[in-house]
Amino acid sequence: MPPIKVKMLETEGGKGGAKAAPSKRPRAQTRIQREKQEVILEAALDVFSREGFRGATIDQIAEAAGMSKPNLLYYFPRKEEIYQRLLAEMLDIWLAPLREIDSVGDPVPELRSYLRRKLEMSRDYPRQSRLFANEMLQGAPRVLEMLETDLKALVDDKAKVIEGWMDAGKIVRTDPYHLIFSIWATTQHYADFDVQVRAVLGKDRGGEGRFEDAARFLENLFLHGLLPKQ
Amino acid sequence: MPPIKVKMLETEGGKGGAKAAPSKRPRAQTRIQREKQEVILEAALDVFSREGFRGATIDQIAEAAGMSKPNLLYYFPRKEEIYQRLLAEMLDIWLAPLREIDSVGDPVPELRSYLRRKLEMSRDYPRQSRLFANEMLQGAPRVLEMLETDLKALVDDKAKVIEGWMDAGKIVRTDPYHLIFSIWATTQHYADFDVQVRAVLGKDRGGEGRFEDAARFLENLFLHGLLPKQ
DNA sequence: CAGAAATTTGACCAGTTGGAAAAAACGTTA
DNA sequence: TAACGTTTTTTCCAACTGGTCAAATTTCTG
Repeated sequence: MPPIKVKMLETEGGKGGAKAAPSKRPRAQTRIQREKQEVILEAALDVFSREGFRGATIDQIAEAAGMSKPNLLYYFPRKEEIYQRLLAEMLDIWLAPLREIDSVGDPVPELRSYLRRKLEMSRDYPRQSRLFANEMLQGAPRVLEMLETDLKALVDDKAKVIEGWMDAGKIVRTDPYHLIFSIWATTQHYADFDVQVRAVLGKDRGGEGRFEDAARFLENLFLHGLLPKQ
Repeated sequence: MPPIKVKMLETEGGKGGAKAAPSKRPRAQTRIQREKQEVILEAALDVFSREGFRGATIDQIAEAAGMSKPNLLYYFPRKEEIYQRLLAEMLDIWLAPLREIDSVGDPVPELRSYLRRKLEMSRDYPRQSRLFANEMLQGAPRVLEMLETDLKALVDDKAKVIEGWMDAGKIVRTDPYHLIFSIWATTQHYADFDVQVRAVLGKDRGGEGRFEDAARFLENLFLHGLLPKQ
């Protein structure tokens, strides 16, 4: 599976390399380069996911990363570059659960585990989720193309799988696209609207129980709905 | 129902009035004041809902409103003030559907119409939804307090209503809070992730049909789930 | 139409922003 | 340890930011 591509501005091969080796062969990355880049990306994820691209400043990121602005710019010469690195990384892990949906499987365990994996993502990578949400709110200027091609193709494919389950009478006939949207919406909500969820549930119900409650609820909702059988 | 309060910075009574009448009685608003303020709020909603508070600039808003920056600042002396006006207005209309859920009603029509009203909101006020989403992503710095008091109280109240339906055996026993979250998530998704929905559905399915499809799907999902009865 | 009040404009300002440049400090290895 | 490449810091800049102010213009009211 090729890594998701995000519209890239020219950056000598996109390697984000320090402007070290000026003309010859670009030498392998040093230990410090790898480490610092990691620290920077971590800090940038924090800031970008909260403030969005425009709202975030290099200074904020540099401070969060514990280094000076010019020092940060030594590793990533442009703000855009950091953002796009994060976006691309993110899209890759974010779509993994959808890719795993299997056509040969039975719908019940298959949907159940998709729900659960998406919910785990929201729990374990909430900043990535918010980064993506921020990009969506801005109209997806940097990923629109890939949404219309790669993502659409992937969803079309999985929609077919779901339709297969309907044809086999294993699940009720309904719109597979809106089903996928609903799963995305309900699971990502716990990352993107985390503050609201916490505020409404109150101090006490904020911990690990929250995750299990949500998982159980969503499983029941998607499989059985609210009305009692018969 | 008192209007939602948002943390306000001091602005001579919060009336957002032009700095006209300096000391005496503050004179009624002129026609021009009403009109221009409306234009400004419209433009600001556009920009803030896309870029978030920090990402938006007064210049952008002024240009979208077709006036100069100092002219805009004549009507709203601070950027914060515009943003908070929009937030407060928004929270009020946004929560109206939830307030309307009635304890005496039957769950089926009651939930159905709540779903539909929330979905209509996403269709008719998508920018307001994105404004709110942006505020959430930033950690709700301006509304956290009201989420923890007003909103929590309202949701607690409606959760009780839903629990009443469960006690009466009219709907399956489940977590009312997560049920409410799910309705918020699924309906608001169509406003907040509009670009993605459009991209995945393709050019053809972008129109008015989309809304009806979503409404029908969600109704079925929430009432019956995916598994065939029996 | 005169005068007052309301509105708009242009010039300006201090602080912030993304980024460039060069020099200084550091680390590695022959 | 000298020489070289790497990393960090200092200094700087032009554009942009939110906001002020006084003067010029327009609108309203008697």
